[in-house]
Amino acid sequence: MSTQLIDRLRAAGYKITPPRLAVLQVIEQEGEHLNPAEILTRAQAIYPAIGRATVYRTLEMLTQIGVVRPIYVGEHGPTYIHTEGGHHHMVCSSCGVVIDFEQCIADQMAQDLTDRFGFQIKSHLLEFYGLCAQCRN
Amino acid sequence: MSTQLIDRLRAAGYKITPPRLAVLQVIEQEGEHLNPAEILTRAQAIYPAIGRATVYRTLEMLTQIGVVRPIYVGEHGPTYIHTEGGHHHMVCSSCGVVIDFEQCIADQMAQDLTDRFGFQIKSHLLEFYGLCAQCRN
DNA sequence: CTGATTGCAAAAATTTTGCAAGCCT
DNA sequence: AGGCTTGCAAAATTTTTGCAATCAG
Repeated sequence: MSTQLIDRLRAAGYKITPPRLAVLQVIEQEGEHLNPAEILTRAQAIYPAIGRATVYRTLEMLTQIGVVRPIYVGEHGPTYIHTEGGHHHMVCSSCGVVIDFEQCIADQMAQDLTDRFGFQIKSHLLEFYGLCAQCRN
Repeated sequence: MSTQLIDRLRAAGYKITPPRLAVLQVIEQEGEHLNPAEILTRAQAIYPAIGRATVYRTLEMLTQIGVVRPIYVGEHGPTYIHTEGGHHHMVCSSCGVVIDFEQCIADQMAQDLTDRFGFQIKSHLLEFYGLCAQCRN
């Protein structure tokens, strides 16, 4: 479990508690596209006493300080991703499959945007929408 | 009201009805970051008899055929955007402000991704997360 | 005509809130 | 010790569903 994340919580003035550590651990382990219900289930495997509300409160807090970020890929509710280093994927609008890929040129835009808008960029999400190879026929 | 959108519905085998036209008109007019409740309200101004459920059903249908797309910018529920031509904005993780900008290099990546994955790209969403000029102090 | 579509209201699912008890620092 | 955090259960909100009536083609 990365000390870095814990330090970020502490730096932001939050207390380090077992429920929060459980959520963080879930996010860190398999932080791709998990919805609140899934996060609750997995966090309960680590710390059984954790309740629904705490998961929501923790996710909101983590979103606030930029550790995670909700995205919406067409399923029912939101899912959360670990923001580290940006995220890029393609979503098939026919079958809903999500394909991650590396190599993203978004970072090259960051400096430019900072210069133009004074906006300090921490992470990004780049989603392409279209048809996957399977669904193109 | 663009005939093009209507043609897309027709081509996909959907019937053209007043409730659907009302939603389309709302999307087309101010299709930026509207949530289902807002869309309902505005659609009711055009076609008063429209119900909640129809808005949800229509949005799902429009998502299916790629006219709109749900995104999640940190507010409570999802909001919908018109997919035409891609979308790019910055979201401040402190105050939540959303700043749109033009000039996006994502289109340049599209061909490359198509070549590598056989994925046919129709639109994209590029979101940057960070701190706006106001919140940087 | 005929099946897709709609509005309504009820049901389901998801998220938020109030509060006393408990824990981190 | 003091205040942030928590879990619980209830409340609020959001989304989905069933169905008879209606409408588009």
